[in-house]
Amino acid sequence: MNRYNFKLIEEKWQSFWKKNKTFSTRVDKNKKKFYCLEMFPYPSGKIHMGHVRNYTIGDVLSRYKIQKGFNVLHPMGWDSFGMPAENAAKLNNLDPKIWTEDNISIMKSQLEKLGLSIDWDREISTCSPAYYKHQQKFFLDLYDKGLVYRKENYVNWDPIDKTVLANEQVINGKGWRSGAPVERKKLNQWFFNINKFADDLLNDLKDLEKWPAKVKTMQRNWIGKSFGCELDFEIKGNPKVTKIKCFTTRPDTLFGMSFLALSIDHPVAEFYKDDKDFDLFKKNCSKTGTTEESIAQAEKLGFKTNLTAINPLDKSKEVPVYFANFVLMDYGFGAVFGCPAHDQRDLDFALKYNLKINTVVRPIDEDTNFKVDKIAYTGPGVIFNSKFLDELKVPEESILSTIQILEKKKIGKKKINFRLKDWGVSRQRYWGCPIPMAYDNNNEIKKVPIEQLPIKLPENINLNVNGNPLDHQEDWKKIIIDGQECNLETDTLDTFVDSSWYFLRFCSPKNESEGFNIDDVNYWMPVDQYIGGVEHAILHLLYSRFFTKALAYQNKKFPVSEPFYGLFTQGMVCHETYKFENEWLNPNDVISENGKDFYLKTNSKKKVVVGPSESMSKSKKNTIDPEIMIKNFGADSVRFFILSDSPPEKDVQWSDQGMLASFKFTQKFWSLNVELKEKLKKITKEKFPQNKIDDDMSTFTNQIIKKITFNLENFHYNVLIANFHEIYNFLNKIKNSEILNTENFKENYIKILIVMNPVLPHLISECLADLNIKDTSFWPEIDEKYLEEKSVNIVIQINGKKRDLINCDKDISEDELFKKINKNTDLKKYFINKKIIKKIYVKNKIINLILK
RNA sequence: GCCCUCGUGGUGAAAUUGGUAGACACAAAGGACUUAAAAUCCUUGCCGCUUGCGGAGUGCCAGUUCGAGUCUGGCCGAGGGCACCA
Repeated sequence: MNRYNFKLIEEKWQSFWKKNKTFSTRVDKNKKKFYCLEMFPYPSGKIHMGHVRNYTIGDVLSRYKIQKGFNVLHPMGWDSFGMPAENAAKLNNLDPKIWTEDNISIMKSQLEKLGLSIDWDREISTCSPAYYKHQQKFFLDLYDKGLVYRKENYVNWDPIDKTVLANEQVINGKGWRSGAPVERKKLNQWFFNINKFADDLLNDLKDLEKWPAKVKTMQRNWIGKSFGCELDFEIKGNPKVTKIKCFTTRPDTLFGMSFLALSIDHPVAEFYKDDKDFDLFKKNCSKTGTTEESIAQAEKLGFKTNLTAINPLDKSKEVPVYFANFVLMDYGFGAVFGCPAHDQRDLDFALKYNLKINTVVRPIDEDTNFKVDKIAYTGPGVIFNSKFLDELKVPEESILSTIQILEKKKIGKKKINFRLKDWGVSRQRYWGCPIPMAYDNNNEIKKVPIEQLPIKLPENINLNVNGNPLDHQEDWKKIIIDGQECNLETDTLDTFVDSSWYFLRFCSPKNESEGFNIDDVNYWMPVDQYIGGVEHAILHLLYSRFFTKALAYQNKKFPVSEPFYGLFTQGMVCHETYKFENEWLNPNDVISENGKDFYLKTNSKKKVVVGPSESMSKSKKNTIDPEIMIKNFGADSVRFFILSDSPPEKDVQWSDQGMLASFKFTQKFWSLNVELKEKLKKITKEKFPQNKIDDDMSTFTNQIIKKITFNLENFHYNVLIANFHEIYNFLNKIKNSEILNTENFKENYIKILIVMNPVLPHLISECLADLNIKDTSFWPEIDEKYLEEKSVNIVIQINGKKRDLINCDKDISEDELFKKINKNTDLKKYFINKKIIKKIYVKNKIINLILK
């Protein structure tokens, strides 16, 4: 039998697509566009199974849309700035650029072997000056619009490496490389004013109908809009401090106030900087744990000041002012009033420092004796013990009414606060996009003029220095602006900036004068389907949404407000983990006969500990190399397997048996095709009269096309694979019947091959070429006539239980069906001594008889 | 602590709107073909009574309905997100 030589055939089609530029796209206003984008990879070295899954999902969709007649944009590029390159370069004493470019060429060839329908003419790389030149222009554009500013902010500072660490590089309060305790240090940093768009970013979520609800919820929580008011407290005890401003969502509990708490970073702390006790207190605060969880559960700590605050609604009441470890400086005003009865944190604090607990809200079914002691009451009810606020309903009346009273008295005003923080984009790193800013002799900020862009990174420099390598580049730092000598900014941009507009660049990847051409963007944007991991649910997706809005801000020609119309988040690829004597082992190094017990490959008597299946990662060594799989089984089989076992939005288990089964499928489908092809050669031109089996073929074909279309449209790719098995099983069953001699069979067979093409493009292209079909870019129409079934199986239920299945003509009447039931001998026993009291008949589906 | 999602055979999973639960596959067992093996094909969800048939059955408990994997309420379990956000 003719064995399927995947290597030969896959290479043949890949070079055919490359030579013919099959997937090159151009703006064509006569065609409907479809922009399919997968999150572009970081060029870390080699592709992993996660990439294979991500890009296979996108490729199936792209090919399907091409066949449906869309003008499809399906580009690929490289998110090529970032720390791994810098770290690898330091370690091996080479240039990050070379390391990155080598990786890109390896990964590109790997992706090409997967047979992806990518327009490689649009390939971009964020580390190339041709790309980041435009990013620098956008930075200046945003600066001109007032969306970029510079301010002092705390950073995680590693005192040994003398460098700033990202939050995720701080492990248990220590630097991930040096192990030194991380310090908080104030640095001048560049910020994007993302808060300016907080409301838009929140409100526009409701238009993103094709986004997973989960991602939208996560973004909503992250933005964290809350409604309340700001109010001023008069302060006694220090003539220099007369007022402290607080934000609250519960002004209605003001009569329950028993203290005022400030963040240790609050400006008032200035007056205590020489106080040794306060210093000790600050140190205690920073000591209480480092993980976020332990911070949240940490004991409440306070430092009592000599200040008192006056309750603005009852000036006869004075309360103590504390510094407290649970008050955050970067939310609200870094100061809160404490109402222990109706806030658990305040209650914990009050119990520790023996402060009053004034209950001012009672549940509706409690009387005025209601009193809070150990658990704060935060539910609905009515206000009491609050003079003129008494009897207001909580929360629907009380909050707004109180705000109105405060506004009238000019003590406070309505205020909306966001949890979202402005985006700090400064990184004290070499391998990133230089910020096009400079400082003159007076340290005044100077923009680098557009004509002087790009500011290119210096090459071949020494990276093994303390701090930011760019700081040491004295020659590079010097720049003349307007005839004045200035020093360049040495911070580079967060790499999330690079990925915040790459989808726009793909529309005009070669344009030298602009980041993108407005006509191109108007045609291609928004991305119709964006596909990637859920780990980017917040940062990357929120930043991209912000950046798009920021570019559109004050720019009437740029009408895009949301970059991604549809979003799909795929699950991870998992594999069991193996350990021997506390060392992780790669699946290649273990062996098993029954799939349960595993042994060392080098010593089959040493048993290996099998751990739970987890996301593939280098650190746990539970990875499967896609390149080896493609080499052993072919790209089509790998594509087929990666889609087969689980719905794409869920995690999938890698399974060697599954991979093998997919390989067998492509092999046996090919063999079947060879058999069928021989028979199809014998077809005479004239059409045979339609017979029963001929009709079966038409019915099957149209039904399966309908299912496949539905499953493609809805990302039910695992069910799609099941449909492929159904196709094989059906064709294999009828392959020896006489219908193979009909033209009708051939027409249907071609339709079936065509709808399998998006998943198995090499195999199917070859099968179709054998039948002289060269152009695969069409999608068969469904002939509804074959979907109408002439007979149906009707379920017979008695008292709600299925008792039989009766085959009837379609649209049989209830009376006729009932006659059939009466004739049925199997059902007779159920009717003995029983009366039918009710019949429910759902046409062509089911009849339920209620007997008594 | 708050928010979200999900619980279906030995396993991964199907089941557009409430209407045949377990499609399709993996594994295991049995069988066919074969001198034998490989490959291929067929049968098997569970519990009863040796065919056939009956019973229970989609995490647990209730409810709505002629009818619930699907809808409602409560509970249990798993996973994810946020985490002192005033």
